[in-house]
Amino acid sequence: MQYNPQKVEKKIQKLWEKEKIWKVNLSKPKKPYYNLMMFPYPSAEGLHVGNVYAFTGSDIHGRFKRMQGYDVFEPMGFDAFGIHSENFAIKQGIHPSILIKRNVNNFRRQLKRMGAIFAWENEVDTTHPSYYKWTQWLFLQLYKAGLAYRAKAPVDWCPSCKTVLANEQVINGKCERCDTEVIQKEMEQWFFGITKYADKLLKNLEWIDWSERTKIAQRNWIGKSEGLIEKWKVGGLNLTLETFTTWPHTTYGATFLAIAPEHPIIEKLIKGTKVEEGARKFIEGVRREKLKDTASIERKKKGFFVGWNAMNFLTGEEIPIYIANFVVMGYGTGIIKGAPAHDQRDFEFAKQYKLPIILVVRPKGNNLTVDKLKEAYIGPGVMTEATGKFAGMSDNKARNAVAEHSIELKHAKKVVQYHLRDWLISRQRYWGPPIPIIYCKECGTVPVPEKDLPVKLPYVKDFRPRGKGVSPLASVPSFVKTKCPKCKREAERETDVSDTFLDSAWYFLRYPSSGDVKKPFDRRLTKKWLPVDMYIGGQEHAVLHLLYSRFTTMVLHKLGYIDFEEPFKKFRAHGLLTKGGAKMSKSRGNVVNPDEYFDKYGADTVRMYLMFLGPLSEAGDWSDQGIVGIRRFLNRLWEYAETFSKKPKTKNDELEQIRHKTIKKVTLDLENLRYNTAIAALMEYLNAISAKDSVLKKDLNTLLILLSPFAPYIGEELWGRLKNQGSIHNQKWPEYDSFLVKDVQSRLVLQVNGKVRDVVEVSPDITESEAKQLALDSEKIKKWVGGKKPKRVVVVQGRLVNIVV
RNA sequence: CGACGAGUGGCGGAAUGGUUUACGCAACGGACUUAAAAUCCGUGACUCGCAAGAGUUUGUGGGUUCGAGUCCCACCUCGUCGACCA
Repeated sequence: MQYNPQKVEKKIQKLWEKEKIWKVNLSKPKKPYYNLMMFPYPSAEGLHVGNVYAFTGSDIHGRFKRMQGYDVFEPMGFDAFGIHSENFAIKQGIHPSILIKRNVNNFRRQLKRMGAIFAWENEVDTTHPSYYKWTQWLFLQLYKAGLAYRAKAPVDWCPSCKTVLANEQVINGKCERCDTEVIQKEMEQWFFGITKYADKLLKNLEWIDWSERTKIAQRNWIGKSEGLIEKWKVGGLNLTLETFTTWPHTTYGATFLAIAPEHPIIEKLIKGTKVEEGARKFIEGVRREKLKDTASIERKKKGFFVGWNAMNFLTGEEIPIYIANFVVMGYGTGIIKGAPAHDQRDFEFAKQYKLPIILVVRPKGNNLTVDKLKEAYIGPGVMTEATGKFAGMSDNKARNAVAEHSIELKHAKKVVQYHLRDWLISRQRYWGPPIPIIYCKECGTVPVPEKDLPVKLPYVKDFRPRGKGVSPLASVPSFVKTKCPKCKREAERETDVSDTFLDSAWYFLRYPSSGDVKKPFDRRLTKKWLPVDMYIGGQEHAVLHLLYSRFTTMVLHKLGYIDFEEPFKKFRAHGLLTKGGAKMSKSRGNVVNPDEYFDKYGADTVRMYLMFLGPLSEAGDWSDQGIVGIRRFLNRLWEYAETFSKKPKTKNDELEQIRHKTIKKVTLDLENLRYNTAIAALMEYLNAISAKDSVLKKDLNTLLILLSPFAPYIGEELWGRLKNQGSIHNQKWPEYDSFLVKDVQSRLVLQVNGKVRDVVEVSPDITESEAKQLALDSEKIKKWVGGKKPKRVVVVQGRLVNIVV
């Protein structure tokens, strides 16, 4: 019979389902191993090869661990709330609740086809009330802990779609859907105080076992910098402006202050003054310009003098206060001191407005002066005569010394600044879990009592965003009108829903307890299974999802619900699968649907092909080019196994060694997620087996076992055809004999002056002097040495001799 | 502009500081076939040479080393992410 993947896969799937082969005893595991992968968002297009790539990489790991004797829990679920689904639903004119059900079913079908060991009994769907009840519960815990608060914040607004957009929906300052320029609006929003955990989030990175580049990305995102808040008195007003700096010593050269156009303090400076109108015009102009080209940093530096001066507390000079287009509201205090000689932006600004430039640091042994300055000097050096008693000190020392001085003057304090901002979780949208808050005229903001959860998302026929900056839920009176839980009087519900990232920030806690209706997660089960042993996922979630998950875990730990601080013991980022060298995306039209390839080649081939492209951490480029190579390999294996019973069976020492070497290679490669080279080793092993006239059944069985994590269907089928008992997936992972793995013969490379001149076969245990002698005796070497006396002979045990003449 | 990653045959990629190109794809030659597909066997960078052989070659240029694809410095190109972060 010929290898027919469709038939084999169908048959084996039935077998697995009937025998419930992947079932783990969640309450009584012997060696629990939680193997997690990032659950997909079930798009209407269906499973993406990128998903298949990631899940295969993770599933191979799970299967490998399972065969090593672990009780592997490998759950799967659907991250189905969110703006993506909602937008698609709007486009299609189908209600998201219907659409999502359909998509989920399609995804489940495709995922089953992939042949992974998913624990479907523990499937999770974030849009189901039994799930989001606990997402709301989580919100309440954060609220109680003082970590959820409401504040005014600028949001992106699309005037054409009349809706608030998520940050991810704003592409180059334009609406993702209609290409209209977005504008900023100030609105009341709910935030989570993630910045309170900035330090812990940073510190724990030191010990968690994660891909280095993911840790670097988080470190950069958290962006800790230590510096100084400096205070500047505004002359003529009872007002102090605060700036943040990491270069306190350049304050001697500060010749202006600049405020971000969005800064609320501007009101106090301009209200009722004769520049008020001009200032407002300027701010409006900047806003408009920003919308035009958010991507450009070449934008001309522009400012508006507010009519007030501040005093430089180090020099006593009066310096002007500007509103400036290049100052960012979201970082530091939103106000900066301008030290033009030592910051390129400040330099350009000063030139533009003919402000004084004072040199504070000069390169050592150089007589640099201001008039020679073509651009800001940011290199090291010594303090100049402009810095009073600090003149002559190195800039490095002066940094601290001047800071201390400013602190003594009571004009500064040390602060730690983070790039990380609090997590904005409000969405004025429909498709998400309602935020469980009630507003009462008497009692104010009241959280929904836990016993009243879930706050069900009502069915709204017209679920499109409304355009007044409120969620569609606001137009459902039966939802909005409620009773205050405290005073029982008329009250109104919060109509915003929460960010999708909140759904995924705790799903790993839900999986083991997915059926529990009384609590979000069972303490006993959680203790057994968490934290997650291995999490494999995309680098694109390096900051958002992974950071949020760590944050919620830390909070739950602090509140005493769980006894660990970090959710994922091990995290490995896989690479990005591209097509034609570019990221697959709907807009590029280069998304590959795996169904076609499942049909044509079979799931085993698709799995192996994807893994063969390159190391999991690097991914690769999808093309149909090489996929036949894998299919041919599986065909050859099939054919070989079919005729195997007729072949003579005798032990072969050489093959036995190859077997042990292959076990070693594949085992190590699996441990390091180097699946591409493991597959190469399996191919070499099959080549070696088929070259022999006589092979033991053990040789072939070993190949099947080693192959089975990669190609589970054909592995199972051939295992049965060879009349082996039970499922191949219940076999023990083979071990290698470290004695047998050793080579009897090894190649000794002989070099003269670093160039290879001869290669000889030797025993790997050859001594240094033997190797040296062998090299000197070689005719080829003699020719190159030419009778000269070697200056030096380098010997690498059993590998190489290099003669230097 | 910045952070991170990557540049090795025609292509995807192998390679504890020690024979560059494992494994696979494509190509070419052959076998089988009426023929094709499939399958099997074989060939494999460049330059010089009839050959034996010699030389060159891991984006570019330097450096460290007996020896560099691998380590260090500078530059170029591509990819991902972030945008004036004081």
